Amino acid sequence: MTSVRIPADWPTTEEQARAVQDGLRGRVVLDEPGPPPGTGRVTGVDVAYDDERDLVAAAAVVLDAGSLEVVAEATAVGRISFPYVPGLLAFREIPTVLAALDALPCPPGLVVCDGYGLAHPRRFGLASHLGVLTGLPTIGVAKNPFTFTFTTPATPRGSTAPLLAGAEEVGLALRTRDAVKPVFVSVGHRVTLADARAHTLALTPAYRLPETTRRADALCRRALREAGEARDAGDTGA
DNA sequence: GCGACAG
DNA sequence: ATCTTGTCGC
Repeated sequence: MTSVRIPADWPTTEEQARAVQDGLRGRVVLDEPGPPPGTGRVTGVDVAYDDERDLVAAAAVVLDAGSLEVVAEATAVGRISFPYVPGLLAFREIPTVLAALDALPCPPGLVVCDGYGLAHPRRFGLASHLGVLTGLPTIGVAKNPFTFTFTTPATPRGSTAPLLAGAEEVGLALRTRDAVKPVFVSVGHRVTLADARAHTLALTPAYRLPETTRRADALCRRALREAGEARDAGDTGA
């Protein structure tokens, strides 16, 4: 339903990967309003790893943006194809994420990623990369500030503080719960930062993290566990 | 050179 | 990401 081939020039080395980011960065669209928060569908994607078995599992969970009810979900399992390198997370996660999105029975709508978009050493993080490859509107919601700096937002839910790369504002530290550690929101593709903030708040009625990432996280972990068990049981899949 | 570093 | 028990509190 979101069939996108992995580009033929998918990198093998860190140097190639950085070159790919520099080459695609210009394709990010930052001046579109994106889908109205609270309407349509919102999809969470996440990935889990089993280094021992060289397994990676991705999940995509589609929610109704208004009710936050699960509309559809899909998973994909593969082999780990790229190491974790700060700044190059997309190359580790995107292949399997694309497979999971492709397995969905319906369009994803806005995609919420675990990690960053614009807030990235070369301004082209996972959320931006996934957006450019699929054409879908994307945002990134990360759990920690990575290399960026911020001042503590006020206590109430909804409070923000700029997320800074030096003097450049690359995203927001956003409180999604009163007095609870903030999350870090950045634009991915075809969504404004103000809307990324609104979407994140609409997705956090009860917990610090968006329902999309909570659902996707639980699902990819389960898919990983089941894939590992199947392998241990001698399941060749044939 | 050293340390830090989304997941 | 992942390894991991109990524990304090709403």
